[in-house]
Amino acid sequence: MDKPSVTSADVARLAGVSQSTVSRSFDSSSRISDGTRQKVFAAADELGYQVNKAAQTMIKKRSDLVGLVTAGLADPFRSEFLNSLVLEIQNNGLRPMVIDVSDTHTIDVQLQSLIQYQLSGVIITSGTPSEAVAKTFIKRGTPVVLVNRADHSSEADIVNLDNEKAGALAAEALMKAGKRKLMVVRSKVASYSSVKRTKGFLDKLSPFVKQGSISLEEAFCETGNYHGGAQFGADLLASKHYPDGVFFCMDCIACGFLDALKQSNTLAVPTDIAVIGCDDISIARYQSYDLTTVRQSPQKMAAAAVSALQKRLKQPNTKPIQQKVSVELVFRGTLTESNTL
Amino acid sequence: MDKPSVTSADVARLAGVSQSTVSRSFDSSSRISDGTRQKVFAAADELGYQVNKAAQTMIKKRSDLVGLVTAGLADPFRSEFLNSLVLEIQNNGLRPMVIDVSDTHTIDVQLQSLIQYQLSGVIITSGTPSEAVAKTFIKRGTPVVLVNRADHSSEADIVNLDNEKAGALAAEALMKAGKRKLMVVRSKVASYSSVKRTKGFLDKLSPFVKQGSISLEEAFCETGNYHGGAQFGADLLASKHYPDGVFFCMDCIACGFLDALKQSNTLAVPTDIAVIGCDDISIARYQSYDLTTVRQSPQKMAAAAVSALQKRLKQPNTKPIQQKVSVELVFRGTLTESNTL
DNA sequence: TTGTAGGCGTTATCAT
DNA sequence: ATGATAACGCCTACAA
Repeated sequence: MDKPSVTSADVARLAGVSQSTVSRSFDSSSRISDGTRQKVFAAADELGYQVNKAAQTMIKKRSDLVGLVTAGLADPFRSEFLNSLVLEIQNNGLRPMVIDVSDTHTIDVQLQSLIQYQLSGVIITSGTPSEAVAKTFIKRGTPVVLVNRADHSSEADIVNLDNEKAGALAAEALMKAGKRKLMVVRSKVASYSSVKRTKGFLDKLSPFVKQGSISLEEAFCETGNYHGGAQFGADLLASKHYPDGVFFCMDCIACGFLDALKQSNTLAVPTDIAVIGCDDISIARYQSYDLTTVRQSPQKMAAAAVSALQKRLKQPNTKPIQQKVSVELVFRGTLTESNTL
Repeated sequence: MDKPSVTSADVARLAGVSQSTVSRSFDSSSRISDGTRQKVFAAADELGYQVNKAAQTMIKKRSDLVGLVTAGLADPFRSEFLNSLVLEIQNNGLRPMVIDVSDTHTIDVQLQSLIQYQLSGVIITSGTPSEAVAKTFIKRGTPVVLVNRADHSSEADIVNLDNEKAGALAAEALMKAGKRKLMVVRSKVASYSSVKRTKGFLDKLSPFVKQGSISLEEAFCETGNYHGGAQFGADLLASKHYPDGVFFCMDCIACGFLDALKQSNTLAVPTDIAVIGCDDISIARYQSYDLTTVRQSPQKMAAAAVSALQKRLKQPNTKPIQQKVSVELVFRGTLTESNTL
């Protein structure tokens, strides 16, 4: 059943040229006479020839694979982001290989083994590799791009959302709406993004807290998803100690919280309590939530990550680039713009 | 900056053995004396040696990459399914390469180009390749697994959800609940799954329709997502011609529909109108929707797809396998089990 | 512009 | 059990 695959030598024979001419015909930067190239393409078409990437990789010491390191793909924002990354990688003539590191303590071992693939780069969206492992790649000439992982690293390029700005925008909007008993909520398990968003929120408000014009509380939910938010909401209602404005570091948590409120019917949104989320996942637009949120663009994040990777491939020795992607506040039902006027 | 990568020859030199011994040491099926293997591993560790997959692929004529063909990854069910597939592939010692074919009319060209990668297999979850292209792979010894694409194909292995059973279960439940004016809704753009689910629903009910004991209507929404469902709901309410039980071929459409109902407050769920979805995406469990639905297990689907692929790799010449994965009805708020007693 | 020839790092075959 | 050697298919000097 196994048909021997057709090689450039086969094409060469049929086209009546040398094997190297065939090879060159498929390299757009090689100068080949028009006639020859035509002949070669015709022969290649006839035989159904496709370049063997493995052989190509051996010579060039680089495959066209990009490692996409993530912990799961089903989380709402994550799936949107990975979707954008896959498209962006594909549009750059590269191929995404997905590596799931949900088992986060094995990340270094898993990354090490990626050396086998002569990757064109690694984009890390979950987990943080040790400096040593990151260096292994960079020394080999394999770009490493960290997305929302840290502020600076000795060697890797970095793309971060403007997380602090996100927190600050939420804080501002709640202030303008006249809310005075504020709260910021993130998952107990700290992520870089959540910590930064929280910090942005707190920093923006700290002068007012000092003045005593507002009260401010930092709170945590058990898990960074819908159910964590729902649980958090139920607990808060039970405590009978309510804020009048809350910023959630992730939309999905905010949605869970809103559902908890809805069920108890104790507090009206946004009059009694305003809610702001972060990310603008598609669920935030659902009528049941209609969540005011700080939007980030997965497309912009993906484009920034891939372009950082490409730049590094072209100029391996320039110093690491650190980039911040902008955010914007989107008003919906859980804090309307008119509230803030 | 580019450090020359360490090869098995380097390891051999350090370990004081031949290069082939190093190669064999990393092949568990090769018999090597314990002492030698220890030496080799020690040397490999010291140098940070990793097998070069490109070279390996050249010889074996097969990489450990599995092509995962999909149209987008952000749709709720799709992201859960791909998540399971990625994990399953990884746990089988393979690597997932994602190919986005949102641009569905280019699928044949895109698939052809995958020949370049000497894949261990291709799992197609979106789009349907032409017979000719599928054959190209299979002739090469590259397994092709179609997931929810068709009933039979000349050569490829097939994994389908038991889509008809899904429709039938929904129909039964609505009948038992005493609903008599039934409707089934799917996206205007037909997908294999939706068509089969609809068929299962209609077939189950057709005897009763003939008897005249129930009325049954087939309807379509513009898009196969939340917004399609919301739009559909608004239109239905405007028409003032209401069914008392509806089966949606996808959960996300059902959620949009429920939100439209909620907004108008005309019909109570499930008393005036019962709603059943399909897939059991995580949103179906959200309190705002609490959707009764026909559950499918992405894990089971993924396991079936990958195991079909593995079997085919081991036994290339057995005839195509076709497999159906079971479904189960999950009662929640939009049609409670007590309704059906 | 085109052809010739060497080598990329591995596995597999054949000796030993 | 281990070592030597020949592929695998391509790219890239170098030569013509």
